[in-house]
Amino acid sequence: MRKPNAKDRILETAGALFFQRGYSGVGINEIIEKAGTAKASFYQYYPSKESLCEAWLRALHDQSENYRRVLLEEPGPSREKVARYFDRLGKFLVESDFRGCPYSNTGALSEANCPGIAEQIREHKEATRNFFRILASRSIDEHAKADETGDRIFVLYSGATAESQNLKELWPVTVARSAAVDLLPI
Amino acid sequence: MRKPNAKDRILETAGALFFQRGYSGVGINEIIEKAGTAKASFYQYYPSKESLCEAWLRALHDQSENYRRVLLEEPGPSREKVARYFDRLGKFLVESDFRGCPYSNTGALSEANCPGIAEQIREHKEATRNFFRILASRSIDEHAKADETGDRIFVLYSGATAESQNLKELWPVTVARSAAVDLLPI
DNA sequence: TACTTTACAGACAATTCTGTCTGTTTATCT
DNA sequence: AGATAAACAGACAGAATTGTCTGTAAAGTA
Repeated sequence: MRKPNAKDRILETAGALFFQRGYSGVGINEIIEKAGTAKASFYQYYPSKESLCEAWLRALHDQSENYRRVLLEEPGPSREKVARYFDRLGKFLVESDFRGCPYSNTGALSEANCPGIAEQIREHKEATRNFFRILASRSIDEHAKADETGDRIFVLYSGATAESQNLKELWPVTVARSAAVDLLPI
Repeated sequence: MRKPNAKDRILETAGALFFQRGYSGVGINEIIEKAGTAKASFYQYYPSKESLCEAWLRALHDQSENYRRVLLEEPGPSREKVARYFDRLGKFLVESDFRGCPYSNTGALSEANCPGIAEQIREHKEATRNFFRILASRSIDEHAKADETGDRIFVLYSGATAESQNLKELWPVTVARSAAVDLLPI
């Protein structure tokens, strides 16, 4: 039974709540109550709720970047890696009851016009886009064509996430997966 | 200088505000103030804020359904119609400063678990999906293949909307447009 | 032992939110 | 003119929000 310090406990608790009910749907009082900390401790580590949101998105970004890096370093054709990335998305959405993309969900809020949060969203999205471009460039020689293909897969990935959330069904992911794989040569 | 009744004025004002800043970012007090009505008038026509949201989404849905119906009835190949539909999306996003899809934005909120709102979202998304399936079926003979293609275009459309919003850039729409057109035979 | 850091407990202020309520004014119709 | 419906004005309740503030307890460290 480990008991991390207050700062980490707050981040983990808030992360779970933000993801489940959205940034604007969770209050600080609930976060500190579930994290078992005092409000003074909260404001010692996070000067505002927005800064906590930034820290949450940054942590998520680090995790996903790590997975993409590992996937890129593994051997195997790009087609298979793209397929695996979509499979992972499907698993994630099912397990999280189709809560969708935390970045898109946060960006849909008017509070997200805070520059720090907006920058986190942009950074993550551009990183994901770049990931697909790299995978495409390994299968496609022509530079412009590879970039275009990577962008197409990126849009498919985003649409799959969004519509799975809206419809609470998995089929958008499987459809997007097939479409993405078809974009890459054998 | 027309002056519609209070009910319509509320719906129009709320619609513009909801779209601009999101359902949770706008309060009733602001709506009635900008609409120039009294709070009592508001609650005479809309028993709750949620019911107003439903009415807003329903009105949006009727408008978009109407456009799709007209587009389907016009002559011309499916490829061109799909291309026009994406062009219209791009124009809409640019003019609205990349506020994205009102349905997806509302669905990202925890308040959207209200059954009425959730049903509106589902209905609209299924209608859009069906629209692309119809267009695909006119270009593709095989039934299953046409449905699959329509679904792929639907996912592309959704991803274009979402990422244009996240990145505040138009390229996801143009990329998705090309990808969608390529899915249909000449 | 004395000091410092970390965290807890919780009152409080200042807003903001939805929704209810009382009462007044204006317009329309007979 | 008189009756009826629609809309206005705005106070109020009750709850929830973020953020500040005071004080206390427990732990490690010199």
